[in-house]
Amino acid sequence: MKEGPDIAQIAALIGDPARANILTALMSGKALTATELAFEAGVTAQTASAHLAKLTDGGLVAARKSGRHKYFTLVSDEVAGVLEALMGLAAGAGHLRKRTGPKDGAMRKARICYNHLAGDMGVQMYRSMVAKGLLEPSDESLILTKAGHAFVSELGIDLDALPTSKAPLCRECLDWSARSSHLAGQLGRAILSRFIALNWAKREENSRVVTFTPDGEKAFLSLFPMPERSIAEL
Amino acid sequence: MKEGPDIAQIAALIGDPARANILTALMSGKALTATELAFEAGVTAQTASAHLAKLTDGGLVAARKSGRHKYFTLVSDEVAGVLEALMGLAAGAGHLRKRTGPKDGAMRKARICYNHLAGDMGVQMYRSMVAKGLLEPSDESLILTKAGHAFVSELGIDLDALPTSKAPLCRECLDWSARSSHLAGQLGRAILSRFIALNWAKREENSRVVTFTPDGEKAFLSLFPMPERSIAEL
DNA sequence: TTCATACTTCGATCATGAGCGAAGCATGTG
DNA sequence: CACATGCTTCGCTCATGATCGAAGTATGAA
Repeated sequence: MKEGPDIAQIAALIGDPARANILTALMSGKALTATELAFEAGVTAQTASAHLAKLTDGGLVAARKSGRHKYFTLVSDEVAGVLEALMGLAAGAGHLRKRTGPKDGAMRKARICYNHLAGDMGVQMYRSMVAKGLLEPSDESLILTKAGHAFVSELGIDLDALPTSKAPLCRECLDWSARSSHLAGQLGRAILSRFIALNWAKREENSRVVTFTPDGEKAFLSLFPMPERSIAEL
Repeated sequence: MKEGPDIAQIAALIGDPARANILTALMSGKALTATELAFEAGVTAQTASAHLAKLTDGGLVAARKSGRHKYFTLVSDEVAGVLEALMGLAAGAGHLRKRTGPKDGAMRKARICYNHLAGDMGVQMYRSMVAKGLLEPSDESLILTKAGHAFVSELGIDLDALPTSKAPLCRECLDWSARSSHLAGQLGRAILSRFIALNWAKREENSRVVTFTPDGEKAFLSLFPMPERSIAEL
């Protein structure tokens, strides 16, 4: 009855407070140095170094040297997805209240999940795109439809300019505050970048909160309207 | 920069091998006794007792006394969802190969995720229902449409007979082998039960594998055809 | 070149928690 | 009632791993 992958090892990596803080800091999507992460974790540089080695060996974190600096990032948005799922469970288990969300309403509304938009607005965007036939499920992954191609081109995203990477273009990511999927993958990243380039939204300095301007939010709601409710609500 | 829920505590609970084995065993959806779980975990009854107390206190597992027996289940399918996500990451990080799945093809194809169908067939069912307008996203959750109501009634599921529970009727659950959503919630459970009642599928004795009969699989594929690919595949 | 900074490695400490033997409590059966 | 079984609690052991001081290596700047 020992079926499937071994989850204890991965969970144990996340289960140390210092390492959890490191991973949470990397959810911002920024590449952070070992010294910065030591500060985030609240431990010395030597302790952080050991932790980072474990996270790297464990396949959760990637490292890149740049002169004397070493930058760390999460390996993939799948890691971010797992952290999101754990956050949802931790938030729920901690309070045992129904539909418990984060204390910070801004985090719930719109925040960075690694490199794409999460929160209620992230979920709304995903659902709107599915409802409008811009995204479509297939047997392998989410597919950007022809209409979707036109849509993102009109938004100002050049799909041919995206890096050739093994990361999928579109991907679901389960949102912990909204308990439903938001859009991850290269397209999710590109869209958030576009919002920021258009000055519709900006990132907060030391937070994962994404703040939309009133005009930006209006434009967002116009582009990604809430899908209509069906008549058969229970 | 200590935003969001504390994930270390939850992850540490999962990060012990004995407790991970317990949780994995409970993914079968069966209610198992403390003695059975001790066996699954490979520890003595006293050790299992301590572990189960931690899982119960931590909000991951629920206990119910029945005479001298005590039965344990996962608290919710959200817990199952987190375990699924961790399994996906563990499978990937363990091998660092692209699109790594489980070793057992049967688990990948169709298996129990707590109480509903998971694997490729679970994902196909979900997507088919969305594509056919039986399930529809709303701002709160997945909604079963009017057409969906008719569909499940015709399948033989009496929605009025489902337990009045705070668990949602429909819910997404991210599938670790297919890396996309399958249907959880009360409806997901009811549908799998219906498949089994119709003898389309059966559960394996000491495994989470769900085996469809040839006729059952044919009927399944007829009811839940694979959504068509859009022309704009990349 | 010297000095400062970023990061890693080593060695030692010690808090933590998993584990089990022993014992006790609760329930069921004959 | 006696005995068996399921489960919990207590006390102790000891392996593990996080932590930091010390020291070393690598890189950058003056």
